Amino acid sequence: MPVVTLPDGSQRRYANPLTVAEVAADIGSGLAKAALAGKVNGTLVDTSYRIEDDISLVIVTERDSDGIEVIRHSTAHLLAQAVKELFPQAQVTIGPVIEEGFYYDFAYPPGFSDSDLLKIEQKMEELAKKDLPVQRKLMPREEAVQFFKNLGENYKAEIIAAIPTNEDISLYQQGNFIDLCRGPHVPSTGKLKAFKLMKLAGAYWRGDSKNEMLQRVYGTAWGNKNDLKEYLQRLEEAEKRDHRRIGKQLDLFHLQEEAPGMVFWHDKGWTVYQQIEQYIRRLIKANGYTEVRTPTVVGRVLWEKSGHWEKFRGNMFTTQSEERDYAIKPMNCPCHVQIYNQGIKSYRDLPLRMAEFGSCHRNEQSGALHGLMRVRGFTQDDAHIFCTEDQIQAEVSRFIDLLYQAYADFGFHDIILKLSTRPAQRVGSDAVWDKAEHALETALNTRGLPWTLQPGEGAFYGPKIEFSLKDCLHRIWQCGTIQVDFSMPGRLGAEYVAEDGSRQTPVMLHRAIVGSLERFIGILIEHHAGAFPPWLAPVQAVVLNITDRQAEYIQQVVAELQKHGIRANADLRNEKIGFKIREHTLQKVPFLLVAGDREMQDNTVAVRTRSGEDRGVMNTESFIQLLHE
RNA sequence: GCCGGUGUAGCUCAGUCGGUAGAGCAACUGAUUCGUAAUCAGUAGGUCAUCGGUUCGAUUCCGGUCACCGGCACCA
Repeated sequence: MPVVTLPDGSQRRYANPLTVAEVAADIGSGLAKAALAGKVNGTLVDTSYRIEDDISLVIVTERDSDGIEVIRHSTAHLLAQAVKELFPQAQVTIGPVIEEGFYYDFAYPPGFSDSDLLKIEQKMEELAKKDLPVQRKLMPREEAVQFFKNLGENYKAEIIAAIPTNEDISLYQQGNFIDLCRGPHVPSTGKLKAFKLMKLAGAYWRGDSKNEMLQRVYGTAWGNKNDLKEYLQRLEEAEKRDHRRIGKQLDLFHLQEEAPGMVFWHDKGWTVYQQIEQYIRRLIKANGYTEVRTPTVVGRVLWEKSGHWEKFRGNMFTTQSEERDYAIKPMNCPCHVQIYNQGIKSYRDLPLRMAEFGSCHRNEQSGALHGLMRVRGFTQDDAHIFCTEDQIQAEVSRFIDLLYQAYADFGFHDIILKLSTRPAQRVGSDAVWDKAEHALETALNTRGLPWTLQPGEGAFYGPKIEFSLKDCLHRIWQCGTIQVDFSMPGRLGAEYVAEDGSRQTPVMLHRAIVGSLERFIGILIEHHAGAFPPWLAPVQAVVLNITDRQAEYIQQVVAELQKHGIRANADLRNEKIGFKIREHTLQKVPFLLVAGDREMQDNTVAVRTRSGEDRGVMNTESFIQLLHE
C-alpha cells in the first residue's frame, strides 16, 4: 500500500503498486502527458518505474533541468537509432549529455558528411513522429555481452564488460533499436520535439589519441521549440562577439599564414595591449615586485639543467649557431633563477618578487591554434617569488588580493578557484608537500573564498591554485595561477644564507594574473564585444565637425585633449555628421564629440556616447572629468 | 598531430555541371558644406591559397602542401 509524497508535501495513498506514469495520470491528464520521468527519493527513474513502497516522488517534465537532461539523453538515443537505420554498418559507442546538448560517437570508418548529417536529422524527425515507445529491460551481464557481440557492436560489448559485476545491465528498446543504457529515458520518442544536429567531429575512442578515431555527432535538444530557437540565437550572439571577427572589424590585430599562431598587433590593438601592460606594471610595482628582462634565445645547456630539453623539446622552437643548440624560451623561470643566482642572497632578501612581461614561444600543435586564445608566441605577466617555506602562505594571500583587484578593474567579478594537490609522480618529501598544500589551503580559507579541490592534479614540482573568470556569456577562462615549485630552484642551484649561516634552497612560486596577454585580450574583446571600457579603448574620443568652418577649432580641442593624455582624434572629413557618427559608433569609440558653429561659439563640444546617449554640451575640462569618472 | 570542412577583389560573399570571374561595402576621382547610425555620380581593383596531374583548355575535376574553421588529443 504505497504512500506517495509529492513535492508540495501532499500525500497520495494507493491500494496497489503502480507506476510513476499512473501516479501522474492520477494527478491530472495534463501532467500525465507532460511526464518525462520520475524522481523517486531523489533518484531519476523512468515513468514505467513501479512504485512498491512509500516514497517521495517528483514528476519530471520539460520544465525541470532534470527533464531537459532526460530529453537530451533520449535524443542521443534517437540519433543512434537514426544512424543505425541509415548506416547499418556503423557501430554505436557512447552518447552522453553535455552542456546544452549531447553527442554520440560512432565507429564508422567511411565517415559522415554534412549531407549525411541532414539525412540523419530528417530520419530522427521521422522516428520522433512515430512516437515509438521506449522500453526498459534488464539482462544478465554475460548475456548482454553476447547479445551485443552478435549484433556486431563490439564497442558496446567492451563497455558492458567494464561495468562492475554487481550492477544490473539495463537495455532500452525503441522500434528495432536496442541500446545499453543506465537511463532513464522519455516514455516515447514523440516527447522529443526540439532538437538539431550541430556538427561533425572526430573523437578518439575512450579519449586516448593512441586509439582509433570515431565519428562524433554533436546535437542540441530542448524542452520546446522556443528554447531551441533562443539557444540558436544565443550562439549567433556569441559568434558576433568572436574576437577574431572583432579584431578585424576594429583593426586590432591580424594573423597570417607565414607566422601561424603569432600575432601582428596593429596600432589599435597594441594600444590596448600597452594599457594592460602598464596597468599591471603599476599594480605590481606598488606591491613589492621588481621587473626584469631576460633573453629570448637561450642555450640548450640551461634547458637541460631545468629539465625542459628532455620533457618539452618537441614543443620548443630551436635554432643553432656555430654548432651550439639554442631554444627560444618557452617560459621565463629558468632565466629568472639566473638573475637570482647573481650575487649571494641572504634570508633577508626574501621574499624576492621578480616580474617580467616575458615574450615566450611554444611550438603548439597546428590543430591547437585558435585566434588569440591559443598562440605560439605570447607574453605572460609572469613573476617568480623566491621565498622560504614559511613565507608561502603570506605570499599566496598577498597574490590573491592582487589578483582580485586586477580582475575587478578589468570588469570581472565572478572568479572560480581550484586547488590542485600532489600527483602520484612528484618530487619533494611528503612533509614538504603537507606544508605547501596546507599553506595554499589556509590562504584560501582565511580569505573566506569558495574553492574546489582537484586531488592529484598538481604539477610534479608542487601544488597550485588556478583562478578562472567567468565572462558575460558565462564562459569560463582559466587565467591566473600560483604554483609552488620545490624542484627548479634546486636544479638550477639557487640558494640563500639562512639566519644560522647555513645554505638553503629557496622555494619558488610561479604566478600570473592574466596569464598570456594575447589570450587575455581575446577574452576582453569577447567579454566587452569590442566595446572596451574607456580606460582601455584604443581611441577614447573622436571630435567631429559639422562643416569646414569648425576645422581649426576642432584641432584645438583635440590638441587640448591629447595634452591631457587622452587618446583623441579629429574627423574632419567632408561627410555628413550622421555618417561619421555611424562609423565611429561601429568602431566602438566610447565618446563622440560634435562641434558645430554653436559649440565653437561657446567653446564647448556636444558629447554623445557609443551607446547613443546624449551627455549634453560641455567644455573640454568637463569632458576630461567625465572621461576620468 | 588526428577526423571533417573551407580557401574567389581590402572586407563580406555570389559564381563557373571545364571555355581565365561578379555584387555590396571599402579605396580613388569629382560634385555636395550638410546638426547626431549610411549624400550622389564616376573610376580602378583578382596568377580564383599554393604546387603538381588529367585535358585542346583547369578557378572549376583529381592529388600533394600550407593556412584557417569545428571538434578530438595536447597545453611546462
